[in-house]
Amino acid sequence: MAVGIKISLNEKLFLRDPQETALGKKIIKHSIILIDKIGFEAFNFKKLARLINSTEASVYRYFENKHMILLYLLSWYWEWVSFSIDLNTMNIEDPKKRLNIIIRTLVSASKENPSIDYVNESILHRIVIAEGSKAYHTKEVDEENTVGLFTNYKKLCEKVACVISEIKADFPYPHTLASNLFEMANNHIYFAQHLPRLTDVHVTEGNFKEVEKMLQYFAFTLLEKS
Amino acid sequence: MAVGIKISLNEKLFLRDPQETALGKKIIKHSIILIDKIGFEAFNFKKLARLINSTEASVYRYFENKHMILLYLLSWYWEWVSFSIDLNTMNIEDPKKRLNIIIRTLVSASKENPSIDYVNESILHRIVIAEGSKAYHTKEVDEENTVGLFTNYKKLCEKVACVISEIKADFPYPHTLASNLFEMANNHIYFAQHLPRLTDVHVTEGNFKEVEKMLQYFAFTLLEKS
DNA sequence: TTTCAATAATAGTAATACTATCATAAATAG
DNA sequence: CTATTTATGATAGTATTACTATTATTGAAA
Repeated sequence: MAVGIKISLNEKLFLRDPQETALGKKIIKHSIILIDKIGFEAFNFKKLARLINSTEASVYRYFENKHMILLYLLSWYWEWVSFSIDLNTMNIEDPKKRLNIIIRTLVSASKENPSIDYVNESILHRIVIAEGSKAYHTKEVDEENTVGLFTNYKKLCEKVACVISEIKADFPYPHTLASNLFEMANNHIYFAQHLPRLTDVHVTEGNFKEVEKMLQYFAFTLLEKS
Repeated sequence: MAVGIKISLNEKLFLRDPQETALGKKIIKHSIILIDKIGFEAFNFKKLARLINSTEASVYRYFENKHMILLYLLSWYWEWVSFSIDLNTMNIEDPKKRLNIIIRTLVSASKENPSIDYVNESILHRIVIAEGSKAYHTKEVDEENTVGLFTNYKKLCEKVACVISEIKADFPYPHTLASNLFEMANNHIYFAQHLPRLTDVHVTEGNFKEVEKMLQYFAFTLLEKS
């Protein structure tokens, strides 16, 4: 994947664009590392500032608060997945093959060639899995949705829903299945690692093949056999 | 449903059993109301104490922290759903009919007769939908799982997984489907209300029929047509 | 060389998440 | 029917969090 792509994100996510300055990039890079390490609840701007030898006040010039950093990172991730899907399904006509590739990309996009030096996609993927649902489970969800802070995720679901409808035009739940594939991909990796009685799949150190297989089974059983 | 049932929960969830005292019951009752009203992030023991005319220190005698109250409420809810399922599927032999009833119970257990005066199941259901996933998306998930703080949910999934296996013994993902039905039930009510582009179902003021229908479609397509 | 924008350094405030101590009221045991 | 235990209330205090404000410094652009 080309080095130097710039992921474009809603400007309401930040106060100053972190992709434009050295400090901004350091904030992104180390917030990924720190959130992964200590969890989103324990993460704060003081600890982040200490880590990058800057100050709390400086971080606050880029992001309103830590919730906005989380939204930023998740938007970045989904935009990047979307880009990977486009790349991997380019020139592929058969919508079934495209869905197959989408599922594979969903589960293991983070193991492809990294695209940007200050974003470790593999660690970011862990954040998406462990903290992703906190993005929209807040009292501010409606206002944030109105100003477009979840647009990336919704567009990605729309893209997948279109492929689903191509496979089976009369399938009654294309968006439901699309978002569910995303949610299941994350949930069952997490369950396999932490609450194994909630799943049947197993994962080991970055090997998510069983998750991929399970998602293929669910998606294609629903689309082919009904 | 009988008034006076006592839901039995893991003793590690609390410091003093809130079901045994008047203050304890007030804590449960009003934490449900307050979390629903202001959201889990803004909820704290000072506000709760003010609401029930008690003190922060008194609330801390019942629960270690607000995370434990959340785990308590969720465990209570899942235990109560489990009880409702048992009640509603009693004497029903056909596992397909049982799964049908399970799905209906899942989606609208909270609209049955209330069982306990200090728990408003309908409000509690909203908390489960909006805050449920925060229970296990923490850095402490493994230790908490080890001491049994998620047992209720896991047992409930096991129960549903068994019914799934009865319907189709060679279905390869009974636990996956079971937990996914729970997650989807909550997610798609939430999506319909806040992020409608992530779903195809519609809900209005406590009418979750479309969600139920969608879950039936997913479950039975996977189990019958594959 | 000035000047301007970004960052650092420092300080400060209100709220949060607790812990500790002591007084008092209500239940209960002897 | 006291004596004692137990639960709760009242109050205070600490460390951390989540910010905001002010001023100084530095490094790049005009």
